[in-house]
Amino acid sequence: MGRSPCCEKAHTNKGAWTKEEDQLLIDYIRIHGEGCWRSLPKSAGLLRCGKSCRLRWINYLRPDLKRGNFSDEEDQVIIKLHSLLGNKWSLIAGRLPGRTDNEIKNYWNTHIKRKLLSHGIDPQTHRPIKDSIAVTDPKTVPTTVTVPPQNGAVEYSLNVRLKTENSSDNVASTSGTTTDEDLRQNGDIYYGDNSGDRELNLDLTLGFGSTSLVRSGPKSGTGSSADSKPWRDPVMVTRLSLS
DNA sequence: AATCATGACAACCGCCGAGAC
DNA sequence: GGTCTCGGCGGTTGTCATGAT
Repeated sequence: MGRSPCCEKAHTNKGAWTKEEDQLLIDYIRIHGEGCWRSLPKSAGLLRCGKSCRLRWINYLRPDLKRGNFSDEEDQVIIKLHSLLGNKWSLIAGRLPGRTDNEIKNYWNTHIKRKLLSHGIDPQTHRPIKDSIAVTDPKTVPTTVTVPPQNGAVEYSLNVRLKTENSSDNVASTSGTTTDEDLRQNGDIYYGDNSGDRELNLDLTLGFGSTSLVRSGPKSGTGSSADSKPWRDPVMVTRLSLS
């Protein structure tokens, strides 16, 4: 069978921690060290859930925490890592000594998001807002893009289904840390230069009024087989490079 | 001075993977 | 092999501080 429950919720405090509770937790961990959060509250004389104790210690009481405002350098690191890792706050925190995932997450939501938006950058895609397509589902995203007439061509609309294959899940190593090699292999997005050239794998359906054409091919590789196929109904392009 | 809106951030909730049983 | 908890994570909510009206 499994283990017993971590705590009796009916007999635990919730909400803000008091100074006395903080001191009890600090004193206990100083003597006994971290670990076994389940039994810690009782041993330390705290009426708290083990999870709550862990969170309080990790995020606010640890002696190695760096409190105070984020520096510009830290800002840049967070933005850069977020462009690569997405909302993997623990991984981002792992590369910012003294900062916690919760702290970075809050900072992102209250400061950096707004900062990027004010610069016309989509905080989710890290691309200029005019080029961004809102992504609600990381795997399949139905959306519609209208393309204005160019060079006398007939105006048409694109019904686009995006399937992102290179998700952030395979970015981190299994140890839970991200190495410089990881960063190199998975590509960086930089602001202000062209080194962030990135390719997205897409299923692209083009609709021409009530009819549509199709072109299909493998999802990976060079797409050469797709290039050799004629357009037919409906249009399917399997690899599209955005820059 | 009172009220409301907004920002900042601490804390909770629910989910998931790994491991214990 | 199935069930269950633990530890950890990301998303969300609650609460307090501050500024605007």
